[in-house]
Amino acid sequence: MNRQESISDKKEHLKSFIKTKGLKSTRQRDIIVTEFLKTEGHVTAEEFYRKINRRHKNIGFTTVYRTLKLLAESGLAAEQVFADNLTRYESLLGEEHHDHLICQKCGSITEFKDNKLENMQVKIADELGFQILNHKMEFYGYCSNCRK
Amino acid sequence: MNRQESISDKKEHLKSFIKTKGLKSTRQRDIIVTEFLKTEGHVTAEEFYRKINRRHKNIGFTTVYRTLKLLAESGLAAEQVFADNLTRYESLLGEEHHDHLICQKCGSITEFKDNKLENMQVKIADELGFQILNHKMEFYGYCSNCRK
DNA sequence: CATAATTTTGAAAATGAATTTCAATTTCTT
DNA sequence: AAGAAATTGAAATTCATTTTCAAAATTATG
Repeated sequence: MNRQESISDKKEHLKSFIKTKGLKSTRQRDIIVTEFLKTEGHVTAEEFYRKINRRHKNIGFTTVYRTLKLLAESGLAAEQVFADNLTRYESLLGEEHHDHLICQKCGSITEFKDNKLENMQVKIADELGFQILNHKMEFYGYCSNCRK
Repeated sequence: MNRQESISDKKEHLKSFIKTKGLKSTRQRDIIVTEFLKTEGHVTAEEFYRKINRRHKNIGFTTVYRTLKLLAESGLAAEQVFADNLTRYESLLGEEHHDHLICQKCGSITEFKDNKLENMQVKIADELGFQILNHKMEFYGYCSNCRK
């Protein structure tokens, strides 16, 4: 399955989500969703609106904002808040859960995943009688470029 | 060293911090700091202001807010933001770093610490060339009471 | 001790991201 | 094609947080 197919899969996913919820599919939503699924990294609603707005002057911030929320609800995007307290959205193009390394110098956000670590987390929580539904793990510091 | 001594130690710590910074010590700050160091758990500025305000009608929200910031700056309190996006303060009465379990039913916040986990985190970051200055780990789910 | 210099206080205003409102428009259904 | 229902987007609102500013308190200095 190549990346292109994956994107159309996701669009199908959203279409059925929209239908189930009794929502309507619109020109704006199509554009925003298509753009978003092609976007790498983590964007704020504001940032993403500016990107959309370059080519589509008639799509407003509110619609971008609402569509990102919709994507998050449908499971196609992850909504995340890091130390700067801004809400960011990340496309979940078939990606699994992962955690983040946030560089405090250049602001870059890198992803990582470690199964041993994840297993350990579940085990620890279990010992404490806590049932984990989801978790958040972020490392703040200097990335390999900036620590030099 | 009993708890009472520990508190006065902390107050000394803050006094010298205040002096170094060229700040002044005031009646309000004294009251707020004393109350805070006796407080268990994680409070928002608003919550803590309401608590202070019960006995001290003449201490304003802004002063409580600013004093909590001061405590955080001086290292006597930890400033934390969980999933509800409110800023909370936690007294660091000689406590080491720890992470949090947040119950999504009752809202309770429990602390835990696991050295193996911490070591593993450093190791993983190291392998990625990332230098960790601090990290954040939160588990969201159901606490032992609420999972029943 | 007094007075000058500086900081603090606290009510009110400002900020800013997130969210909601509402009239006009678009989409879907029949 | 027309009615019902959802969407759009500019503007307004919300709400926690932060700043402002004049009056008061504290500390340093003569």
